[in-house]
Amino acid sequence: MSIESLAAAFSALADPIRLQVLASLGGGRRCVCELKDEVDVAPNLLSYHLRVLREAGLVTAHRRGRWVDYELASVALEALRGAVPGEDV
Amino acid sequence: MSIESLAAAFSALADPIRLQVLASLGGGRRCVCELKDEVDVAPNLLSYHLRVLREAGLVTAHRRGRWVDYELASVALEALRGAVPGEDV
DNA sequence: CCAACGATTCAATGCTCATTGATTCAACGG
DNA sequence: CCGTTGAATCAATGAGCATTGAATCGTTGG
Repeated sequence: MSIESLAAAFSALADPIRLQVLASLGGGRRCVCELKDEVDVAPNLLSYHLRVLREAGLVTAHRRGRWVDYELASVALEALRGAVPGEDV
Repeated sequence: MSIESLAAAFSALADPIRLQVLASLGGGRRCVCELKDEVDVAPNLLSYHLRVLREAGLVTAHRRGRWVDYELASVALEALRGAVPGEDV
């Protein structure tokens, strides 16, 4: 993982709305309408932030009829946790 | 730690130059001039990024004569690692 | 004291990003 | 088929950030 893409991944975490979305998804798969109720933002703005998270690879989307469910991309998030800087071992 | 300050901390990680600085400091305390050699950016730009990291609480500065040494704020970085979103346990 | 050096600050510029309102798309139900 | 609902896209706006060049501050050595 390059330094640039790592910085891009952290910048996906660098927004309160996106952190709230991720925290909500920590409880399991949620459709956009459920997220909208929990996070309380305009639908189009929520779509924008979900798109940012999707393109950063931190969540995945699954259409289910009229609804679209999102869930955490746990592998990517684990990798990101391991990439937080720290003292060399 | 509020959602906003958490987002602010992640935004401090959301830059390639700052990640390089932190990686360099992972090897231990370094003065600005050493960082400048390792990261290869203009002195004033390096100062700017160090200031961002300082204000985010991710590094600390210590003057030593003409030089200023920086080192990682390990406690804050550990906390940040623990704050990366993930599945609820 | 002053010249040099390490580091920081300041002002200005360009660019990216979050937000908003309006529009469009996709899927289902009557 | 058409109206509705959930979701995404588009265009425009404003604010914040990274970068640059120039100036300034603090410390040391001659």
